[in-house]
Amino acid sequence: MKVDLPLLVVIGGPTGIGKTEAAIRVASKYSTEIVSADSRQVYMELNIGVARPDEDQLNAVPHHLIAHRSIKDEYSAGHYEEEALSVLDKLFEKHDRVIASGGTGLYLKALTEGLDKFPKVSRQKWTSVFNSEGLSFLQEALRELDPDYYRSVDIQNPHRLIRALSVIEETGLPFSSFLGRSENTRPFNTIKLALTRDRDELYERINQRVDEMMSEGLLDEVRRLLPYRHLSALQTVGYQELFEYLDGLYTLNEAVEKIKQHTRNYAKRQMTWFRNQGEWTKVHPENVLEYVYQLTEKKNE
RNA sequence: GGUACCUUAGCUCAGUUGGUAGAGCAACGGACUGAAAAUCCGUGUGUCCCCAGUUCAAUUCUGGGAGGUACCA
Repeated sequence: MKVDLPLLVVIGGPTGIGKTEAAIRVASKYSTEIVSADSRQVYMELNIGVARPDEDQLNAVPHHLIAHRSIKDEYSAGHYEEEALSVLDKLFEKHDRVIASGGTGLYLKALTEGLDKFPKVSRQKWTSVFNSEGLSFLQEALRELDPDYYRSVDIQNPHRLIRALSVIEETGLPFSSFLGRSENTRPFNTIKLALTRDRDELYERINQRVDEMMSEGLLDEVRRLLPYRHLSALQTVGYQELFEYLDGLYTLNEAVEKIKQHTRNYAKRQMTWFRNQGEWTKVHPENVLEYVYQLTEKKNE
C-alpha cells in the first residue's frame, strides 16, 4: 500500500450474499459513501428485479451510479470506468476512504485496474452479420483481420467476435493492437473483499429473495417494460423469464422457479469469477466490519 | 381382488439379440478487456426396485416379492 493515498474498500461477491447491507454497515461506521458496481442497478427503470437498495438504505448512506441511466442509453464497462473514476475523485475530496460495492466483476476490474482505452464503437453491423452469416463467418473474418487475437479469444463466443470485429472495422486497426497499451494507475489504495457464505445458505437466500421480489410487484415492473424487452439492459434474470410467462410459454409458478434457478446459475458464475481472479480476500458478511477495522488499525501502527 | 404395462443418473426417459449403460434438463467445474445478471467451454455423478434361479457372465432371461399406472370388477 502506498502511503498518503485514500482507501477504496471494495466489497464484491455473488448476488444475494448480502453486499448491500455489508457496504452500508461499513460506510455508516466511517461516515462515508458508496459507489455501486452493478451493471443492472445503473438503470432507473429497473428496481425490484435487480434488487436495488431501498429508500431507507439509499437515505442512510449516499449511493452513486445507481439508477442514474436509462435502459435506452448505451452503457458498458467503459462508461462505467469513466463515471466511477470521476465520482471517486470528488468523493476523495471529502473522505479518506470510500466503499465500492457490487457483483459485476468486469466493472470492478474496470474500476480498480482499468481497461485499455478503446474508441466507442457500435456493434450493430457485426451483430446483423452474425445473424445472417453465422458464427463461422465471423471466425473467418477475425482470423484474417487479427490473427493474434483470433488465437487467444474464445472463438465460440459470438459476443467476443462481434466486439473485436466492430473495433477493427471502425478503427482500421487490429483489436489486439489496443490491448495492454494503457498505463492504468489509480490515485487510491484498494482492498478487495469477496463475500462468501455456505453455498446451500446462499441458494436459500436467493430463493427467498425471488419470492420477496414477486410479492413486491416484480410482475408489474416487468409488464411495464415489455415494450423494451429486446434492449440489452433487459437481457436480465428476472425479466426475461416473466416476459416469457406473459407470452404464455409457461405458468407463473414455472417462471418463478426459472428465475430462482437462473439466479443461482448467475451466482455460481460470479463465485467462479471472484475465486479465480486473485487478490480477493474471502470474508463472511458478518465479519466485514471487523476485518476492515483490523486493516485500519494495522495501517495506523 | 383380476388383467396388462411400468420401476435405469437429482428429474423426464432411451438402451443393452446376456459381456455392469446414455440423452435432454438440472447439478458441478471453467473462461471472459465495453451486452458481463450477458456470452461461451468442459464434466456422467448410477445397488439399472429387492430376493432367488438359470448361466462362464444377469440391469437384460425365469420365478417370487415390493411400489406405481391403466383398465376390468
